[in-house]
Amino acid sequence: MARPRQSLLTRQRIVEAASALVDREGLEAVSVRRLATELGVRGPSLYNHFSTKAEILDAVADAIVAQVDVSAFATHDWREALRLWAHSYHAALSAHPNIVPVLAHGPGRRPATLAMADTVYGALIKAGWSEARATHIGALMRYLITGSALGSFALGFSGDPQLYEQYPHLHRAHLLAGQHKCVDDGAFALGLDTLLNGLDSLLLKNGPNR
Amino acid sequence: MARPRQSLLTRQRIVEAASALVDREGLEAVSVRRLATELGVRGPSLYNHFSTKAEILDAVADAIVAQVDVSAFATHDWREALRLWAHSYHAALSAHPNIVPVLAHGPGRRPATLAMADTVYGALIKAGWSEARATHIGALMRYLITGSALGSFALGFSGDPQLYEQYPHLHRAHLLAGQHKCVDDGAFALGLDTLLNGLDSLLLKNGPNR
DNA sequence: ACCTGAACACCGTTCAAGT
DNA sequence: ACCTGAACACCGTTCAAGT
Repeated sequence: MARPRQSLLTRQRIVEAASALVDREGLEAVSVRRLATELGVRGPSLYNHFSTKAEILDAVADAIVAQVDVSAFATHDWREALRLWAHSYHAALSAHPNIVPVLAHGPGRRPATLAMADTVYGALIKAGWSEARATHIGALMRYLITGSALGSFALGFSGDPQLYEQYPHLHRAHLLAGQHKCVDDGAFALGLDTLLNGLDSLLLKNGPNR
Repeated sequence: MARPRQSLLTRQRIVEAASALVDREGLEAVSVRRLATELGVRGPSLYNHFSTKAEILDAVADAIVAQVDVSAFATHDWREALRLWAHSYHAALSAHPNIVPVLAHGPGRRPATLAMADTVYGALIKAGWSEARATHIGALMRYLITGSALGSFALGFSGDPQLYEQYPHLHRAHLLAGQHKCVDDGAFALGLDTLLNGLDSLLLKNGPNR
């Protein structure tokens, strides 16, 4: 078979297969040949639909960002909208942690990510933040959201108790892995609430035109 | 030459060469063969000193973390110590941004990173935070510090003005790259100060044993 | 003990050849 | 237009052979 009458591949089928593979086995398991095999074709076939492997992974990342709920910006004040959006973003990345390194470097040319950035920035400006502050807040949200999604804090500690013997305060660090969901989500919520409360005071103190 | 009387390589020489290569050309440029060439040997020689490439990169990451200044925990109250430490950590990673993906997943088995975690956690406990809260605060700091170091927020936006034409609020996003240092450092400082202020109120409100 | 060449099982990507 | 095999220039890692 050289060319079937109906194309075997579409961009969408490739993105779905890549997304599933990333979720199932991690970013490192994704090779062009491997992905092609899962789709029933040979490696080079994918280059008829995407020009590089990076472009495929970008599309996977953007599909996940597209699921983030930004509707709160139309219905709530900036503070509550930011909180709801951040939790939705956090949840989307928690469901697909392996893709995070791909989107951690910014929106690039990914349309859904650019649209989300546009909505968030627009809402902050409308709320009275200066351009500089709105940019800072956008950056801060990305730091917190991708920083927390990039890898569990709790799972970053080995479960091997021996490892911590020489560290006086870490003698219970090996237990962190067992509670990682609680630790990581608690830290994220604490950080988000603390930040939003502090920013709110800042805006009130300096007036709506700061 | 099969074996010189004096070993050509040491772990330290390898780590220094790897660190310089990471800084100069990025993580992706580091291959075992490439690194060996820079050291005047062949690829397999490195396996006499490290058992995997990942172990070499771990050593590079730990050498950078070892430069972070934790002395403030001995001389300042928890809030100011955390602030000074976070800025030192941030500065160390800003000087070596390409290595950040290696350390973003936690301390693992890297001794300098574990020692740093031990110091920070111990200081928080001593300040009166509960174990759960101290863990949350440690996680939060990691989220902010690695999240901001992983990639510039400003540089995540392309410098191509055309890209933003269809996004009503991003029409000046192409200018971000030119101010990236100011944008990124400003966002980090704003986030850190806001967090520490908020956490301080929380500790005062709930008493020293919370 | 430590460096070497050869080898293994992979990579991303290109391209002429097929239909 | 789109899939293919063959090829190119790479990977990380192993291992027997050398001194």
